Amino acid sequence: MDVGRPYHHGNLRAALLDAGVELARRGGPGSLALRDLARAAGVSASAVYRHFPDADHLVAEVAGRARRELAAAMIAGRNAIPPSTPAASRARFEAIGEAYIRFAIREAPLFETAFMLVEAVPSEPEVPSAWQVLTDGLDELVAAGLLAPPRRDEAPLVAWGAVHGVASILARRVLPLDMDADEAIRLTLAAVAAGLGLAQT
Amino acid sequence: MDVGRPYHHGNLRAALLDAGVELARRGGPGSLALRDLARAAGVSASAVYRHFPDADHLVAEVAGRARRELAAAMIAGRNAIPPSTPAASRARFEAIGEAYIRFAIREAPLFETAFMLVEAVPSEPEVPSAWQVLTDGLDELVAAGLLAPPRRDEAPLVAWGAVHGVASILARRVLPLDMDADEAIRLTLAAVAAGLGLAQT
DNA sequence: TGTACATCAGTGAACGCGCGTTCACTGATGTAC
DNA sequence: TGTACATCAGTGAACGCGCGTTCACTGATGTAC
Repeated sequence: MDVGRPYHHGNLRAALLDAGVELARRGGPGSLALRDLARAAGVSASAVYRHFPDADHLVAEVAGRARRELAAAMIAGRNAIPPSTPAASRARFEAIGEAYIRFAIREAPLFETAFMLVEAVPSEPEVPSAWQVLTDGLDELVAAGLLAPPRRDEAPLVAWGAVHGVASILARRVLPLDMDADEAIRLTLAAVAAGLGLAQT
Repeated sequence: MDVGRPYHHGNLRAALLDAGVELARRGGPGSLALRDLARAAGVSASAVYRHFPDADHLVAEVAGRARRELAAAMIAGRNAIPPSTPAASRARFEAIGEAYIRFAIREAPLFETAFMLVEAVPSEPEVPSAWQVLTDGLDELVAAGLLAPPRRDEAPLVAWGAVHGVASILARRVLPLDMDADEAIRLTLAAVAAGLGLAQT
């Protein structure tokens, strides 16, 4: 029977971050004004300062959430394929890259937010972390005998670079070429495999 | 003997764009406020409207200049190697990618500006164009017999993606790994060559 | 179990600031005769 | 060659706006006794 919101929110910090992610999902980094986040959470602007030292820290935390959402999508893609044979390991690795690119296309503004430049460092730990998912995937390739151990060190740059570049290009729609997402993903993953010198399965 | 600036600037449009590029070179997309550009050009804010319909068009033009500066760097890198043998063609192609990545590192804020999202479309033609330099390079590889013609269509996405991704990662300093630029460039270009299936020279 | 009070998490008005844009204007330039 | 005048490219004050941040405050909660 309570009329209107209670005076105390209860979990304003989490509500602000949730609101921030939803705003970023629609409008990208430019839509993360402190006053708008407060409004979206149904709270006055000054209430934000009970939970964050300033606007920059709030935004940094939202960007961190965007990165974790990306990482979660990568994990979901990979986990759809159970690990078993070397071929499965390779498929799992490719599912990670595919999820990365699909996330960038599907959630372009949120993807931009994930990599926006911001001064403050988020206080929440980056778990799950996209980097961790990538390196786990590479380790699994080594364990499966598909990636030569001497190439393990250079592999993250090559794989992340190729996938991130194509993801950025497709998310921003700057490719002066007609190519659908499926085709772009297929080509990118094949190039990564060749670039890493993955053994055939 | 003229005391102070003359009332009429003479070439304010060009001066505004030059000032914009210099501001972007130091501060990136966030430093392109109309009032700051006008100030840097030594002119009142309202004078801008004699040459651009609004701030967005001015910024779009500056971003276009940033892209042309990137393209010019790519051309300079390529032209340092005269075309002759197939090996030279491959070296010229790799010089394009190397220049792209080095530009991103050396001029990180300007690189961000080149790919910033902006509503307005620049009116000046994009010459030279980074895309044109890339496709010319690929055509040269085909002519030299190093790139199989059936792979020519997919090649731009693969090459640009890999190079752009690594360039972005290094420019934003988000790689959680110690790797110097030379090494990163070497690995990236080798991966592109493998990804495109370039013939050995 | 009830009351007093400290603590905490909000409110809402106000601040100064820089933004893009407009407007009436003015100084300089170029052209007609 | 000189003068009148239209045109052009600036000025500078003013506009409304939304921003982040501060401050004195107030309502709700929890704890001590």
